[in-house]
Amino acid sequence: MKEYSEKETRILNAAAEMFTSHPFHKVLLSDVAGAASVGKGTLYLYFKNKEELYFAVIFREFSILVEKLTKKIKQGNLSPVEQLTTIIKCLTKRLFAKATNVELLGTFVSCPKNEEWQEKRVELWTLIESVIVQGVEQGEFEDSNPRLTAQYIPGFIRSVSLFRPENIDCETIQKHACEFVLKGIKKGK
Amino acid sequence: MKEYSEKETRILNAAAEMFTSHPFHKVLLSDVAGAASVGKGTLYLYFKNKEELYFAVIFREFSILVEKLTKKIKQGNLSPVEQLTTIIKCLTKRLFAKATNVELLGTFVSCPKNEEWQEKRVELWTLIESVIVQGVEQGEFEDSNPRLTAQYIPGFIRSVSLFRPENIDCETIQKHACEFVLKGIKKGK
Amino acid sequence: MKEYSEKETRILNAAAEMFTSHPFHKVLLSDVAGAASVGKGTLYLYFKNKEELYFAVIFREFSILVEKLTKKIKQGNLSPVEQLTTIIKCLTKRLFAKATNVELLGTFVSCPKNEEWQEKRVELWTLIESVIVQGVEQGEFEDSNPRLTAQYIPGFIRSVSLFRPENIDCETIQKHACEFVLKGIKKGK
Amino acid sequence: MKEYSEKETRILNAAAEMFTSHPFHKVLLSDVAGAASVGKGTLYLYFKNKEELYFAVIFREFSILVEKLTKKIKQGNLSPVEQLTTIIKCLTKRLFAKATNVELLGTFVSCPKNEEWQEKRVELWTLIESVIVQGVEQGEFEDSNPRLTAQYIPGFIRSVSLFRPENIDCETIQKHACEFVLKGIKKGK
DNA sequence: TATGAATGAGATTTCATTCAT
DNA sequence: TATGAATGAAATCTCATTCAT
Repeated sequence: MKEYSEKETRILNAAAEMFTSHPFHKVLLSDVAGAASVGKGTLYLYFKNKEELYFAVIFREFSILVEKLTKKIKQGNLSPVEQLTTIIKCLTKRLFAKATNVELLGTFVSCPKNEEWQEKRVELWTLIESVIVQGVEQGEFEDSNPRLTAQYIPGFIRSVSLFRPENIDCETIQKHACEFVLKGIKKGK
Repeated sequence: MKEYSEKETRILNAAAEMFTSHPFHKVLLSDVAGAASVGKGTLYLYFKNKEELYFAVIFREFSILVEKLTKKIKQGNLSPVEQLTTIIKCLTKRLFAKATNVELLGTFVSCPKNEEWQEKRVELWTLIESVIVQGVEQGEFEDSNPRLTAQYIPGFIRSVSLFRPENIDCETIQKHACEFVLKGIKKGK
Repeated sequence: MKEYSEKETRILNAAAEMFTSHPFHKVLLSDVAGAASVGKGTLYLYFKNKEELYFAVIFREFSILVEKLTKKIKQGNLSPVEQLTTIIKCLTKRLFAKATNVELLGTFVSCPKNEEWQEKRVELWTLIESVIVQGVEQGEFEDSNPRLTAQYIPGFIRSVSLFRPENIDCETIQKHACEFVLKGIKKGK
Repeated sequence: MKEYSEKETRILNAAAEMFTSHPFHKVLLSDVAGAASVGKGTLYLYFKNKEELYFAVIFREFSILVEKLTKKIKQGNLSPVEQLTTIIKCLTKRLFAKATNVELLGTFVSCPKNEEWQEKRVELWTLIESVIVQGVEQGEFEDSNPRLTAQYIPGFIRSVSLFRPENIDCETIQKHACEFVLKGIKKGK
């Protein structure tokens, strides 16, 4: 897990706040600097440019999520169904809480950080895939392409969190999403 | 269906081309004007500013898709399973083809056009939902919350199209997605 | 006296309205056209460009004033004191009424119309000068440079009309200005 | 007296140069920036926009004039006649030298700076008025409305400087203007 | 003659980035 | 390291003018 200095953390927090509530081009670095209580020039000591800062934000958010999930899955002694349930609930909770997290998973700019982030995304997919594969091996799941399914999951949770029906609560989504996925891959008799 | 003049169409085509291959702030209106073979000022005759043009592009792309789907579903005499299959295949094909269509379904900026677009999104969800509900009524599907499922579908297709595994082809995704969804909501014995 | 067609008059009226209440660069030709109920292109049938229209406005306003004054002076059988009083009162009344007539007599752009207008200005000065000279010849006035005095008069009336003390009325200014000027040039014993 | 930083002064000097020789809409901020040897963006660090810069220029020019005059009048131990003579000569000299200073004292745009400038204008009028009142009190002048007279003076000097007869020199105007004003308000026997 | 959609040069302005301190 | 004034390239947008109808 990447370590961040205190100042770097302040900047990333401020930037996360802005980038998750405004599109890239509406976020001003002077505002980020102000919110982080650092000088505008200081941003450039820690991040090469606006784009790198943007990806650093997403990367950190994503890393925290992936790390937490990985820990839960690897450490617990859970069945594939339980593991998948954990993942879906955890993702839903997170994205539901940060639904304004608009750009997250959104834009596509070529930039070194972007690749770093792509790796994290792959890490998440691979985690989910491994759970499905394990379930298949244990005869609980059947799936002709677990990697695709692994990609579906964060994708639809993001979507439903972002544009959620009015008055729906997180638990309802969690429950429904688990049922849907588990039914979608459970081994037929 | 909104009508567009010939010039408006040229502008929207050019803008779609640019916005789907570059992030918002990298798209220059002068380039759009050039690509549409109109003067820069002409853009402002048809669209109040860059943001409105951006949303007009997304809105039109989305409208075309929704209209096409609606027509297919409403006109054909298809079973719920066939209808859902049609929707998933169609969405997948479209998003797979425009995978660079980054912002599509993505960004969230308050702007009048945005609300117009939100309505289109709702239109799509409602269409899918109605197919599921019909399937439930006919005893083919079971789903405790068809609206959520309806939202999952474009969400995960977008995601898997955007960040698709290397060397995968559209048909594979179409087939797998259909199986996954149909299994996820098919009526148990 | 220059003749204006009906349409030209409509345009000049509309332009006068705008130019006398806004600075040159804030006046949009589209607004002028709209106010005159003609197409934007029509303006260009009557006036070469914005600057010419601007000067045509000033020129017409000024011409009307000068012509009226000249008629009064030339036709009446007035003493020099009465003539000067008439001129001052007339100028004051006019400028007092159009005090927002900001640019009038103000800006300085080289343009053929400008020279035409300069001639009108000279016409006014010459008229006033001739009255003073006449007064000098009749032993009522003394003035080492009647032309300068002739220029002072519209200048200070413009200024006091434009930035007039609050609550002052036109008659007070008229009376005071007449006294001031007449005393300033009356023949000492 | 308002203080200006070195850079602000450079900008104001450059802007004064441009605005006094060209009408507002012909002055390019890029030229101003170039002439001041600063970046275009730097202008916006010191002045909110073109209009504010414009008024800042006029305001400074005017302030300098008013301050100089005030100092001369207040410090010198001069009779009212001498004071008035000083004012008229000084104003004439100044406006004669900057006769291209077209807009000076001219335009009328609502803008915060404009009010600031109006105050300066009032300051000048009040100064002149006080000299006249003093002369009246000392039995040298008589004037039924010294404030009006005070407003006449800069007004007619501006006008005669702006549109001066050919080949006239400053001294001639100064001398004539003094005679005219002094005679216009001198106490009759 | 009359129009107003179209134009595009060029205006104002922004803001990521630099750099002297 | 930290700063933020300064920068200026480049963005958006305006509007006088043209011209096909």
